[in-house]
Amino acid sequence: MAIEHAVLGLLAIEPRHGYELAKEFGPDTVVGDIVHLESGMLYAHLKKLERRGWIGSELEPQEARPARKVFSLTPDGEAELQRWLSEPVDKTRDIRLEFLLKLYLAYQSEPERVELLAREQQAQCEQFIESLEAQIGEEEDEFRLLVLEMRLAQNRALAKWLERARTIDSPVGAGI
Amino acid sequence: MAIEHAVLGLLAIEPRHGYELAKEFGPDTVVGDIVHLESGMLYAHLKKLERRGWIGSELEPQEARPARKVFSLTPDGEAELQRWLSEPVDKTRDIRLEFLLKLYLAYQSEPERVELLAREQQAQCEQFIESLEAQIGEEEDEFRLLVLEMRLAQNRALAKWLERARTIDSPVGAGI
DNA sequence: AGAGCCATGTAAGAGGTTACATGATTAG
DNA sequence: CTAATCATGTAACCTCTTACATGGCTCT
Repeated sequence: MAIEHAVLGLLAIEPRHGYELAKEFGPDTVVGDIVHLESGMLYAHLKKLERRGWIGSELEPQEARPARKVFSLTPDGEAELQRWLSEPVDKTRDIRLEFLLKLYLAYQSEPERVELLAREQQAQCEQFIESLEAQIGEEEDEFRLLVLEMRLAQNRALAKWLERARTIDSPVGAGI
Repeated sequence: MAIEHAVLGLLAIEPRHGYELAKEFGPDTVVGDIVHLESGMLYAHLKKLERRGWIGSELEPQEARPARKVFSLTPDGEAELQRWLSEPVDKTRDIRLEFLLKLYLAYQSEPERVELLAREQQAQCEQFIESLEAQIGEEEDEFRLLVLEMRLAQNRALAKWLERARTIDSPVGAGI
């Protein structure tokens, strides 16, 4: 699930407690603009990730406030994050959410990885474009043709955008 | 829910029983290529639509086979279908499913309506493009800019496709 | 005899959405 | 004093996915 991997990705940048993570998914944030997540669901996801052994938690007591539960990646969680990050999404519609999340997380923690990510996704996209062109050549029904043409137009636009995404600069403050 | 409206739309073309509808959503069909629906869920949707009073059913007994339950639109169902058909979808991602369903149903039962449907959706799309362009002008964060540019590219491709969709011919056999 | 079609469904589970629950602290 | 912030969650509900249940008929 993309949201849970996004949680892993944020915890990979630095360990955080639930409330801090919730803000990262809130309004007026990059992640929150890509995918919306209510705080209630976030806590449920954190519980699930902990059960799976991908994250661990440590209680950080405070005076006069509930203790913070600070989550961090386990080695298994790190491995899972790397596995997820390195595979392109296979459906076009997943580019809007899942791929953008991957790209953002890579951009934040390993900017040099962005180019590879975008290049691989672009390759996937162009392969799909070829298959669509082949289908269009054979299609006789007019409505089906229209549907295929929509998909083609969408994927061509995405491929072109991915070409541009490959050249994005490192975030300010990430250093070189 | 788009799927339920698609069921209404198919029943508007002609009354059918569940099994026939299921085939309409099956593999190698126009509707099935747009949205997938397992037969189990279809029966659940039919039950729900009947509870809401949008469709009614009549048992058609057969020799040596379970009786067919033939569904047809009620006046309320007809009104609901017209309401749904006449409003453009407001999120870009809904064009791939919900708008294509509207377009197909109009194409099948009222081909002269297709042009209006596509034109209104195109207007909606172009309005969104303008808003994106304005946001892009003000955005300073590089990653957010990239996200906005993706949305812009997608919507421009869709607007262009919608322009072409307006001119689709009536289906063969639908008469003049 | 076995596969697949006709025709109806139910059941279990996963996941999301929305709202509520708790309770103290700080800012206006 | 009131509202927002901090910080954790739970509960009810809805929807989709996947699989199963039933049982006779037709085609090869």
